[in-house]
Amino acid sequence: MHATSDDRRAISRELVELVFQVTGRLREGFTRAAADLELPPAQAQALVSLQGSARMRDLAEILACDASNVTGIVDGLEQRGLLTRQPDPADRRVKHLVLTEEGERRRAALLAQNAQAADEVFDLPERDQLALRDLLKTLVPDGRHGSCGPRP
Amino acid sequence: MHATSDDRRAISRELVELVFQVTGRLREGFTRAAADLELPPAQAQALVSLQGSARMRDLAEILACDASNVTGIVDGLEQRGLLTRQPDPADRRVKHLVLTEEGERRRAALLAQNAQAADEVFDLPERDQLALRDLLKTLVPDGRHGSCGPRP
DNA sequence: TATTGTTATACTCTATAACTATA
DNA sequence: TATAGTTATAGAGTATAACAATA
Repeated sequence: MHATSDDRRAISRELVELVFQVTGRLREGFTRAAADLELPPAQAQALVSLQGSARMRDLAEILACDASNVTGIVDGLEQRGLLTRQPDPADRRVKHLVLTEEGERRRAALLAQNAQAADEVFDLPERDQLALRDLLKTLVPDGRHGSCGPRP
Repeated sequence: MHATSDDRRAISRELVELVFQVTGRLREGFTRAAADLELPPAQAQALVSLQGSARMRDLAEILACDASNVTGIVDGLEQRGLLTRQPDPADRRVKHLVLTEEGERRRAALLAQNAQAADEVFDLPERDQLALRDLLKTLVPDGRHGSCGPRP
């Protein structure tokens, strides 16, 4: 007995379903963590994406959205006192985004809560975790790692 | 040598990343398929969710959104000639959503293109597909199957 | 001329509340 | 009173185009 291509197609439908279920749980976790900190999802996403000093342009790249959106998102974070816009001494067009202490705290809280949700979702014996990781790795083109965080 | 809980946490971060990469590819496929048919994502999602005759209320349930949104989405599909609102003879409050021939064609095209994207993403030896499915199944609470399609 | 960030504007998606017509 | 669908409205999120300041 061997698998027909119909069988394989049926399995791949099932895999789509399962993978969306898992992502849905992770996304729920992120959205809840953001809501707990009273942050709109887009601001929360920007916050976890920021580290050290990034330019507006960099953030737009990271968030994979148009630069015009970043203005509003950063406005929100600035109004909440979570970051400041700092001028670049060498190029007066650019602004550097620097997290405040409170911004760093909220960022750490978001990451921690997100990590906890992930631990709950991927609560498997280590052998299975590793097997799952290796299988997923074969699906993802190399070098694309780290380009995309949890999108609410 | 045994795994510390730090190791396990590191693996679960990696799993989050991988699973979002995979979902991202699937979602891209869906969005592209919708765009090819000149449908906004929500309308495309509604279209693939419709089969036979569903009431507005049912569609809201399936899409997991408020009933008030469904009006607009269905308006769009009706204006494009992809479905009609049919009265219910027994209860004059309810309307049944019935796909037109063109609606069925577009729906089939969407499903086919979506399926092809899935086949490309999950292009593995069958043994690995089955292993992946079984691992993912252990992560997803039973009975939640089929509740959620590809969300753009 | 090209680039950084901003503003103005518009479209989509989603939610709440008030409304209608039925039941 | 309760339900099915609609309308009005509002708030995120995202996109394009035009703009000012700077390179």
